[in-house]
Amino acid sequence: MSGALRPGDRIPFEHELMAEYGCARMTVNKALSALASAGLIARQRRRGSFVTRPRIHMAALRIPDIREEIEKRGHVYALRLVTRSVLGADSPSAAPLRLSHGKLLSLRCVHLADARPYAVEERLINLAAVPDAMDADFAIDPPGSWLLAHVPWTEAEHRITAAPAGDTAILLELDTDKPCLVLERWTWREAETITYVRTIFDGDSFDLTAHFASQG
Amino acid sequence: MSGALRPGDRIPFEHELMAEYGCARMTVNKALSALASAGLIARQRRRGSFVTRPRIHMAALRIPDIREEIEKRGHVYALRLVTRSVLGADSPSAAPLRLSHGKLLSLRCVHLADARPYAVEERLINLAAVPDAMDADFAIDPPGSWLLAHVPWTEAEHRITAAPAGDTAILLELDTDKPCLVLERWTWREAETITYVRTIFDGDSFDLTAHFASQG
DNA sequence: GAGTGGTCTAGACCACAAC
DNA sequence: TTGTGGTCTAGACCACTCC
Repeated sequence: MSGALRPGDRIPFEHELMAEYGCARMTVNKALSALASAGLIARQRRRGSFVTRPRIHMAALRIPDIREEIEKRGHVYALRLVTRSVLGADSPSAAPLRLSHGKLLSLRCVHLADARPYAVEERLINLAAVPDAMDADFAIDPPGSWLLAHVPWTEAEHRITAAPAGDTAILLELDTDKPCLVLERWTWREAETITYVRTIFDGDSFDLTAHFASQG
Repeated sequence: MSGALRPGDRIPFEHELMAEYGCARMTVNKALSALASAGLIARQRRRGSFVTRPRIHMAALRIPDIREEIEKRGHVYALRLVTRSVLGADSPSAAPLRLSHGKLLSLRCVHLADARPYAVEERLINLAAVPDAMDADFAIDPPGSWLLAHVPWTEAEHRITAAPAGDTAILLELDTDKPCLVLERWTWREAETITYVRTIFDGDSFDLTAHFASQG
């Protein structure tokens, strides 16, 4: 959680943790099993236990990584940065991040599949939490992928709505009243807000799926 | 899973299961702890462990029980049954249920909040899996609540899209091109399909939220 | 006071994958 | 062959809650 262990790092073997914390192996095992079932570590016989790469979608709701999704379907992914600006927390367009003070980076970009617009992303990044974002080149890595790789998150919240394309219609090459699926996400690390993102998809060409099983 | 234990039933105490299966208490405890963390049972000191009432929304994605949602906001809930018919599996409108043969019950109803339309529900119920549905009075219990109470489910899948109101516009009292959020759900019990439901909400007055935490 | 779940210990055997 | 995780046993103490 603290970020001291990075994705891919090996955590100590069970017998090492037994010695370190002076407890029985069953106790260590239960703790690690809980971390594994929560998806925080992956365990492999004979090799050890490793910190997993954090993923937003987790078990139930499959929130896609847009680049991954597009490339998996065999299309060429590209990102077009439309605007990039630094705002104060009191700016009206900074409101969704819900910060009382400080500066934030505002991005607006278009995800392209085979050079055709796929989704519009409007993002706010809290620069107090992620100062490195100022120097990041978001033309190479999409902002979402860059953030996932650089900043560990502990909590995320999504909101899904339907709305007309509105002022994103030109970027998506749609009619202004075309129904679109709007996915908003807030991400926190402990108590600190990291980022807010609003992604707008054409309702005809995109859906979200979620799978539940009573067990497992 | 089999339905032999109904919601609210007490399952045997740990020491009884030890005797029944001839294993150590830790083994029983791990099994019951897993069931509890999966939300299938609730455990209480001194009282025992009880089968929980199944809920569709589970931990992450909050899929609302519409009646509950409306009443929680202090509105009067009502249901209007628009159509009710029995179809063959080969009927075009039965296609979403993906059955190869048999009969199914088709329902279309409007959920009302303070007598104003809130959502349109289009539902297909597999009568081979749920014969009792023929005799149910869906004017009292909404179909979703009735099914949850009568049929245990083991798997559910959701699909969320955005679409124009279309032919539900009249029922929802909206323009035909008004963006709506469409929630589709398939529910299974083991390999058998129980029901398919498509719920259409006004995009302006409804959203779905999902919360994730890395831990817990 | 009694009985439940919550949790821990110390030791054991097994399966599997790397060497 | 070796060392890891996976899983089990038998026994123990504690906290909480109902009686």
